[in-house]
Amino acid sequence: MITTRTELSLTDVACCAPLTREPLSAETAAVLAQRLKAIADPTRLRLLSMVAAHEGAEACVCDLTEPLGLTQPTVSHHLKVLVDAGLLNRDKRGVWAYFALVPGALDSLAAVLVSQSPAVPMSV
Amino acid sequence: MITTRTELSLTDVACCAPLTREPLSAETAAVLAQRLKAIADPTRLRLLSMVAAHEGAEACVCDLTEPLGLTQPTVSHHLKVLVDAGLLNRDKRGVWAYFALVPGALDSLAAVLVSQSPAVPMSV
DNA sequence: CCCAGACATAGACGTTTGTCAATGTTTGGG
DNA sequence: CCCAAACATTGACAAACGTCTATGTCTGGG
Repeated sequence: MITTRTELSLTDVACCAPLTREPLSAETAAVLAQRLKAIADPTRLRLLSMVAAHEGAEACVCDLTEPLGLTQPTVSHHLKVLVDAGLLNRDKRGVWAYFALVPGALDSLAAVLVSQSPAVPMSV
Repeated sequence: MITTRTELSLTDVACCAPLTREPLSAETAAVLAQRLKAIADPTRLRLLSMVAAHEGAEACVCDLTEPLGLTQPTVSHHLKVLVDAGLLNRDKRGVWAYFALVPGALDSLAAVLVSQSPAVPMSV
């Protein structure tokens, strides 16, 4: 029950294989699809934007449950998906768990989709 | 030339609501998630790249079935998803159906994910 | 006029996914 | 030392999804 990260890192995919340049291998496509699946959900998109827009650019579960109208376990589940996908960082301080965007993660995901590869990629 | 699209156009979402700026509404998140779901599949990612990389930047179903190792109905199904999402154009010429990328569609999808809204998007 | 080929559609089936209720785990305070 | 609060985990269930087989639809050629 390892919710492991993928073998291929995101930068491996992002910096070398623009989607429209050449046919994707089955493996590369699988890695990319797994990343995109993490984003391709209304609740998780809202979570990402709520965390980013929250004061201090971080938020705990209790901040997110009520505005979404979902139960705490459901919110925790989605947050775990986003953390496993490398999009959110989890920082436990005391009883609270604070989540924040991983800098550049969304940008490098987006970089795979654009036609021309970015001149200076995000060297985080 | 309108293929059944979602109510909110992509540009509506892309140009005005960067993901990290403010919390997404449930409606906006649903529209965005639907678009991303179309991409968040290994087969469809490979289809997009194969179409883009094919000579003439277009391909028919018969070009795509064998390299994917999937049946023709399955490939047709995925292509329909991509057309409905506004990512592929379908052009039937004679017995063949040729698919090509909708110019700028992937780019505007990617634009929603990046932190800063694109001032002048393309001209590097 | 009919046949073959390219593609779409319909139906079926196993797998994955999003959600919840119930329960476990950890932390700080009295 | 134990309780309450915040969060994670488990198990269950309906809905959505990806794939297949079978069949329908359209086009060009003989």
